[in-house]
Order: sequence, then structure tokens, then C-alpha cells
Amino acid sequence: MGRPREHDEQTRRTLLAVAGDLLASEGSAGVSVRRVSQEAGTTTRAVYSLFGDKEGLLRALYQQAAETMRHHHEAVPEDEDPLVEITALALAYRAAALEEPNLYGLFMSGAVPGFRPVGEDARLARRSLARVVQAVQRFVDTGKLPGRDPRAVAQQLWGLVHGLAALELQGHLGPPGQAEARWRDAVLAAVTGYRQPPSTPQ
Amino acid sequence: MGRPREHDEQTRRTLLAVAGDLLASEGSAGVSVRRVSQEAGTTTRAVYSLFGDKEGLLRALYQQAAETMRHHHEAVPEDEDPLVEITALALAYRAAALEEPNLYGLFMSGAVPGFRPVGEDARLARRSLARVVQAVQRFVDTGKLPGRDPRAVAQQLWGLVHGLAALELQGHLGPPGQAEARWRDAVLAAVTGYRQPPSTPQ
DNA sequence: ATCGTAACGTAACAGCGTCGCGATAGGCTG
DNA sequence: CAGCCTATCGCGACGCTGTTACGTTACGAT
Repeated sequence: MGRPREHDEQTRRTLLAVAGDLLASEGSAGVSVRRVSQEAGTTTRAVYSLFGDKEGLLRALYQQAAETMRHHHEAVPEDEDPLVEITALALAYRAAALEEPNLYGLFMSGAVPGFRPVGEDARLARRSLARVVQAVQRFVDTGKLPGRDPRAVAQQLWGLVHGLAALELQGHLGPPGQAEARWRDAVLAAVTGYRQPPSTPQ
Repeated sequence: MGRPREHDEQTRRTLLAVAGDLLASEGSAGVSVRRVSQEAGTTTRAVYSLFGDKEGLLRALYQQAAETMRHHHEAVPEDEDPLVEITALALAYRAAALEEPNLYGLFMSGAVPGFRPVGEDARLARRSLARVVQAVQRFVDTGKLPGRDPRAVAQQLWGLVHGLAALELQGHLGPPGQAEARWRDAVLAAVTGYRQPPSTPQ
């Protein structure tokens, strides 16, 4: 019974695509409920029917960004040398961040006003790093990172790459060539450090 | 000639203090020109006379945050061991970030909608790390970080601490005790790595 | 054919950043 | 001392925002 819904899955996809484009082309200021729904050829009601509210729309975008990050990581081949594989994973993270800076900003921190991932969404960010945890675990198991806690190392590497990404997106790392050198060097130093057994007990 | 200005230096300080308090207590959503000016006992015009526009007000807050960060760093005593001094500097960074998360978010990236530091302000962020650059320079000069470019190392350490701060503020590092352990461990690994001469030419 | 109901578009609400406009207040000139 | 000049003031309006109450519409069930 009742009127059949026209705000369907297709409309949902269109809204998400438009929101993503607007975020990329005009930044967070361009993403308003009116603007997005109008450019998607529908009305503001559609956003509220499909996503609950504006934050719901942003949450969907966030999940999409997390998925993109996960795909970038899973495309990295395994390597028996931790330095090679971890460097490749870091550069995959960098590629994802540079590819869609605004989407990455939404994903990793505060590029959009009041948006903050909570609960399941916050865990989504961590899950997108599963590939890194798995790699570090493998290196620990085979004695290549002696005495290390895989989750701790993955967290710390995550911190490093996120910080480098934030700095590069703000222009603090110079031109892309120099920036990549900074990434490689930082990862190299970190992995070198992790290859030594930790001196503080954990 | 003309009417004497009542939007003076005192008004400016009051507006900045109110804006800082609102940012700390209610986040970026609480900082509106109307709200700030009203709670400061003046009118919206004062903000536009003294700061140009809302972004001018935020810029002034940003500069204040940079200054706070610089002070935290300069309070760290010198030490002949790079590991000791750099760890202390990193924990000073952490303390500044945790002390006023919203101000730090404004300072380091996108905690406020359309705000992005440019030009002189972006350089201000780098200048707040002068103490780190100086320390690394000293270690390079005395051969404790052989073959390193002080500016590159400082940038990379900056990336590391910023990333860790962002992760911790988002709750990804667990309770404060574990978080501090993560910080110490990450810095330890990085410094250990920097003590080895770089294998890639720079 | 009529009714019930669910989803629709519209229009309104409060709040936002910004700025044009008339009022105001003090220093300079006569 | 009176009056003008002008820089600064507060007020109110403009167009925007996210959200939602409301009247309308379209279909399945009776």
C-alpha cells in the first residue's frame, strides 16, 4: 500500500556521485543538500529519504573512501623483504590520498565541518589497514621484525603515513618528486628501526 | 578626524578569547560571527573592522595556536642524546595537541570548514618547528645522525607526530597510557633508523 | 468507485556570513 | 564657541544553509 517510492537505489548512486564530484571540485563548501539534490535531478527530500540527513550522505561518502583505500592496499603484491612491501603499502596510501584529496580528507580527518565518524565507521578506517596488519604479522612470524607487536607497528606506520599525507596535501613537502623522496626516506628509517628489537618492554 | 574607534586592541583580544573558548567548548559549529561578537559584548561589525572577515578571525586564532606550539617546543631542554631530546620534543607536540584539541585541529588541518592557511600562515606552522630543525641540525653536526638532511628529518618527524596526534584525537590509539607507549615506540624506531646512514642518495 | 496510506514536492523556519545604509561622535575650521 | 567633515558605529537586509511540517499525489485494497 501507499505510493511507490521513486527515491530508489539509482537515485542513491547518483546523489553519491554528485556529492563526490562537488566535494572534489569545490570542497566541502560546495556540498549542500540543496545543491546536491538539484544537480542530481531530484529534491532535497530524496536525501532525507535515502540517507536520513546530510551526515548520512557524508557517512556514505566516507565508507566509499574507506573502500577505495582498502582496494589500493590490497593491490600491493607481497614481498619477503619488509622494507620493500611496507614502502609499497605506504606509497599506495599516498596514491589514494593524492588521487582524491577531498575524499581522503573526509576519510581521515575533519575536511568537512561537523563530520566525525563514530562506532562502526571508525572501525572501518582501521579495517582498511587490514592488509598492513597482515603484512607486519607475517614479518613478525618469520622473525624479520623481532619482538614487535604487529598491531602496534601497524598503528605507528598508519600514523606516519597519515601525517605525511596531511603535510603533503598542505604543501609542506614541496614538489611531488621531493615529497616522494621524503616518504621513502621516512618509511626506510621506520622499518630500519623496527628491525632492531625494542629496547623498552611492551 | 572622524569618529574615534571603539573596536580597539582590547576588543580584539576579547573576541579572540571568546572564539577560542567557543571552539574549545562547542567545536567549530559554535564559532559564528554573531555568537562570538555577542558573547564579547560587541557587534558583528567589530569582527569585520578588526579581522576583515570570519576567516581573518580564524587566522588570528591559528597564529595563536602556532605560537602555543612553539612555546611547548622551546621549553624542552637540550640533551646530547638524540633519542632523549627528540622523544621529549615529540611528547611536547603531543601535549600541545591534547591540551587544546580544537585549536590544534584548526592549526594542523581542517577542523574548521573552509579554513586553509596560505602563504605566510603556512610558513608559520613550519616556523613553530624551528626548535626541532635546530636540534636535528645539532645532531647532524656532531655526527649523531650521519649523512642526514636536517630539514628532511625534521619534516618526517613532523609527519610522524602529526599523524600520531590525529590518530589519537580520533581515538585510534586507545587509552592515554597505551597511546603514550605508541608514541615513544614510534619515535624510538624512527630515531634508530635515522642513526643509520641513508642507503638511498639524497 | 472509494478509501487508506505511504512517499512525494513545496514552502517555511531559524540561523549563518556578509555588507549597505543612516546615525553618531569627536577633531578641525571659521 | 558653532558648525561641518568624516571615520566608525549598530542595525537590518540579502541570500544562503540544514531540516521538517504540511498539503498533494499515486497506488493497493476494499
